[in-house]
Amino acid sequence: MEQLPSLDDLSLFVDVAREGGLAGAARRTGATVPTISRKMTALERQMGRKLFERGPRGYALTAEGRAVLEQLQDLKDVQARLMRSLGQPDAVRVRVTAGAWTASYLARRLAQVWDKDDPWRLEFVESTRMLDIARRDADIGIRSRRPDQPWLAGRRTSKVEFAVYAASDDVRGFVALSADGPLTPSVRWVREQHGAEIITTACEEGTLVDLAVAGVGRVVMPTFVAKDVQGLKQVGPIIPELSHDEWLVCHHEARHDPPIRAALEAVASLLTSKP
Amino acid sequence: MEQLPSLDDLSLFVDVAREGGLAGAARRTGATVPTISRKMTALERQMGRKLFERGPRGYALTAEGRAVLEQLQDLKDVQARLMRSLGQPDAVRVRVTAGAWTASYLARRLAQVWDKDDPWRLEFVESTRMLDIARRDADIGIRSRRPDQPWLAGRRTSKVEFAVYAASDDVRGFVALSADGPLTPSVRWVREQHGAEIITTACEEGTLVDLAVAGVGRVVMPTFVAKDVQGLKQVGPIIPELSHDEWLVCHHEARHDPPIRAALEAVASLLTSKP
DNA sequence: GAGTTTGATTTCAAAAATGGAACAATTGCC
DNA sequence: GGCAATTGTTCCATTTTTGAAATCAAACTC
Repeated sequence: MEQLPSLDDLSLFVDVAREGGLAGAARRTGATVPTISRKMTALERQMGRKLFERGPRGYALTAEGRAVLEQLQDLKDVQARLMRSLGQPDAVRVRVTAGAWTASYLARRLAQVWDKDDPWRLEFVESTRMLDIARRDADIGIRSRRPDQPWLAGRRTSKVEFAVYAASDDVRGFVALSADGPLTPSVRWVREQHGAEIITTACEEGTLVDLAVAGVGRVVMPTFVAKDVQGLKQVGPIIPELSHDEWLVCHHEARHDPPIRAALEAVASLLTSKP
Repeated sequence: MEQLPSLDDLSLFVDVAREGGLAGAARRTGATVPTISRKMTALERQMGRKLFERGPRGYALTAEGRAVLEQLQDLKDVQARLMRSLGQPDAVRVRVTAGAWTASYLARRLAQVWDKDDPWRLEFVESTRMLDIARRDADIGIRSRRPDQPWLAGRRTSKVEFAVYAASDDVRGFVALSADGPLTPSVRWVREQHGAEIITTACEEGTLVDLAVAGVGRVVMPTFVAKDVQGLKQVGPIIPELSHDEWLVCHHEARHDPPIRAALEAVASLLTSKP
């Protein structure tokens, strides 16, 4: 047997074996008896094995046929499972890549725009790993610049502004992201302006916030995120160098993909309504 | 989707998705690009879902397509496994139903006629459970009478004779099968002739032999089995009432099934050469 | 910016698969 | 023993599927 017989023919073989004949298999599958007859003889020819004993009361498996049937058990299992699952497929997963700050903001508010019965589901993917929307590694991206690639569609959502926050006015020193990670503008700004005052570093934004709340140091973070954090107060002005627009980006063609479109609208509504 | 799409089409869908386009899938599967193109549009129509985004560089999955692809992962696994396993299928298992005595005898001598590279393998199935060769529950049966059903083919192998054995001449009493099991002629004979002398009972013939070797009692068993047992000597004459012919039986059509035929010959050669 | 490459669709004739009807073989039933 | 019922196969006309060639479209290349 140089190559695998058609999966459909193998599946049909199982039906014939289980029904004990062509007539039963025909009733079950909807194909006609002559068709199945020809398919089974062709299958035997292709596999070079006699699979059935033809008797006047139907088909009986040969010893070889029984051995083959055993191998095909899973095939029918998979088929049955697909039958059920393809009917109502899992909610489509729309992958969104966003910085940790924005991801956190989205995650907190997602319930406002998403219901568990919606036909899509957000899936946050690391934006540190360089992900390419053009290559469809992610469906939706949140970036700080208008995309210049022509095949990406972008829309502005709102302005992002950074300020310094701390548990109280008298906290000195800063907590900052470690320099191993991606050097975003805000990371660079802290190191340039207050490099000497950095008390401790962390590798995740969430940890940074926890440290700041605990009074370990001041933290530079976006205003729209800080609003959600209990126990932090703004202790400095908006940092003009770090202010930028925020762009919602997706592949040009993906915009016409209904689930992606729905997710895009939901994310956009959250981000543009940012105070 | 009222009914499951063809497994072959689903498999093809996975190929297209993995290759990222029709051209790649065509190279992989051997079908031509137009064919695959038509099949994929038909699949989308049947499933009522847009699975791909057609771009000038090939096909890209939609979010829905990705969800479907995930569901189909196993399908390809099964297909790959079948590819390997159907090539060299397991050795065919020929099911033989025999009484415990004969099964034991066959098992001991099987190596004389069977090699692990043979394309068939004997599988002993309980003969206590009523198995019907006509219904193909077993392929080969060993019986004590010529079969009277016309669709069973039988051949005589040799005469089976019973006698009383014991560890030594001075062992008194008998060990016998318990009366719960099937009442074979030899079981009935012991209970009728020596019912009062039964020391202990067992439910398996093997245990019975062990008991007899240990000197617990005498045992009624076939001469051809007793020859294999170290430590037992014949302590009585052949019991004429229990002598009978032994018949090798199989379904008439199964005789033409090469592996069954081979097994049949092997078993027959063992049984007819019985001393 | 014209030409080449890559990838998909459409067209059309040939090949293959299909289903109905006729036929054959056997079982089961009076 | 004959008749109806069940099960498969063969034959043939029809439908469907297929592949080669032509066409189209976008994207690289020089």
